[in-house]
Amino acid sequence: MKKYQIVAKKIIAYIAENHLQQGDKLPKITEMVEQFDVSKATILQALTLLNQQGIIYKVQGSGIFVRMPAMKDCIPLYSNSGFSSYINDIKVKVIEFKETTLPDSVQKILKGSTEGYKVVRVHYNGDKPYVLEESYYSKKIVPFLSEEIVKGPIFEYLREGLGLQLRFSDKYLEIRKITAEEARLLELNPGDPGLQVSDIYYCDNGIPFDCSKLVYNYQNSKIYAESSDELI
Amino acid sequence: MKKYQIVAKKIIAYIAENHLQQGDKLPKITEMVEQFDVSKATILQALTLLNQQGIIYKVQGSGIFVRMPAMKDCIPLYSNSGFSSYINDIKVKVIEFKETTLPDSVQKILKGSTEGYKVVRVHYNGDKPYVLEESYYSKKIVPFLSEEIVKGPIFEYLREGLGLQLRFSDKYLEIRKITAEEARLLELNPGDPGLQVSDIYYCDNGIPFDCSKLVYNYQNSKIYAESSDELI
DNA sequence: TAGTGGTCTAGACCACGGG
DNA sequence: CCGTGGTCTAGACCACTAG
Repeated sequence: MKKYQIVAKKIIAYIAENHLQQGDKLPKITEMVEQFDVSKATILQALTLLNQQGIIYKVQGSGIFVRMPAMKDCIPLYSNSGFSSYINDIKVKVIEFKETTLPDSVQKILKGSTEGYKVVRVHYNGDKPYVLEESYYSKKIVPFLSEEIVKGPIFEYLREGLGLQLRFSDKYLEIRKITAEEARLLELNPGDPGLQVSDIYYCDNGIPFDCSKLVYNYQNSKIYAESSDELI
Repeated sequence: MKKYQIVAKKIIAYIAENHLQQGDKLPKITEMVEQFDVSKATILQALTLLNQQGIIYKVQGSGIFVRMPAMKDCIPLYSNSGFSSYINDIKVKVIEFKETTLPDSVQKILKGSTEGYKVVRVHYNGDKPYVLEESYYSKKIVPFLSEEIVKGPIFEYLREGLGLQLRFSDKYLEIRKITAEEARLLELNPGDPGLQVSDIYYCDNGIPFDCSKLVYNYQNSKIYAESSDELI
C-alpha cells in the first residue's frame, strides 16, 4: 500500500478517534509531516484523496477541516465515497443470466466485442427492491462469469478473481416512466417514476468492459453525489 | 493563473488542434516537461486536473490517452466538466424573488443564518422548461441580490461581483411524482416523474451559502456525470 | 505580520506494460 | 529489458487568513 494511502487512512482514524465533527480543525500540515514522518508532498497527496472523497476541505491560510455530509440512507452515486455508510442489508436476485452475442447497441459501446454475458438482477434493500440492473459484460475482458458469481458482488469478483481494476465510468441519468415489466420487478405500478442510470465502466487500460442500465425504485432511492472542485 | 492551469489549457488546445479522438495518445510526460518548460510535478498536476474533468486517462507503463465521453444534449451534473457542450440557448424566468427570513429547515442547513433571499426560477432550454429551481441564499454571505441579477446567471454574479468562490457541494438526488404546481411551471401533468436534486453549496472557507432544490423536467433532462477514481 | 496552506522545482527511485 | 507513468523527497518561495 502506498504511503499516501496509509497516511489517508491514519487521518480518517484520527477523525474517528477524536470524534471530530463537521467543521472541526485537523492538525496543520507541518505537524502531520512530523507526525507521519513523510514529506509535505505525500501529506498533500493524502489530503487530495480525502478531499476528493468529500471527507475534508482545506482553507488557505487557515487550516484543514472535517467535512461530513449527511448521507444517511443514501446510495452513493460513486462507490468510492469515503464514509460508505450504505453497507446495509443488501440482497440480489438474479432474473436472467446467459452467455450471448451482444446487441448491436452494446457492441457499439463495448468496442470490438461481439460476445459477452447478459445479467439481469434486482437489488433489494432489506425486502424492498431498490434497483433493477441490466448489464452486459464483454467476454474479451471478462472471460468467465457464472450464475453463482452473479449472485454476489460482481465487481468484487472482477477485482479479486480476475485482477480487473475499474478505472473510470461514464454515467447518464434519465428520468422516465417505468414499463409494466419494470414495475413488476420493482413492485411498483406501470407509469410510476424511475431513474435510469446508464453506466459504461472502463478498466485500467481504458477499455470499456461493462455497460449497464440501472432503473431505480423511486420510493427507496435517495442518492448522494458529493463534489470537490479541487486537486492536489 | 497558475502554471498547471495554463499547462492544462495548452493540453486541451493540443487535443483540439490535432483533432484527437477517444483513445488517442498524448505526448509522454518527459516530452511535455520539455515542451512546456515546467517540472514533472506541474505536468502531473495539470494531468490530474484533466483527469478529474474526464478529459484524459493515464495507463501506467503505456501512456496518456484522450477520453471524450459522448455527452451530447446532456446536462452535466457538475459544471466543471471539461468540454461543457451544454452552452445552448438557455433562458430563465423568475417566478418569485424576495428578501425573507429563512425557513427553519433552511436555517438548519445554512448554519447561523436567519435572513436571506428566496429565488424561484424556471430554466428554459429553447422554449422548453427543463428545470424548476427554488434557492435560498444566506444574507451573511450574499449580502445583496436584486431581481435584475436573478434574471441572469447568479453564480457568475457571485463570483465576478462578490468575489465569492464556490468550493464544493453536496447533492442529493431523489425521484418522485411532481406536484400540480410544479407540473404547471414545467408544462407537465401532476404525478409525472421528476428528478429532485437538493444542493448545498459551500464557499471558499467551507461555509454553506446556498441551498437549492431543483426539479427537472423528465422529458428534457438527460444528465451526465463522469467519474475518475484517481488523484495526482 | 505571523502562520498556514499552495505552487513549483529537480531529481531519485519504484512499478507496471509491452516488445 | 526498456520505456512510461507513479511515488516520494527536501526545500524554496508565494498567497491568503486572521489576529
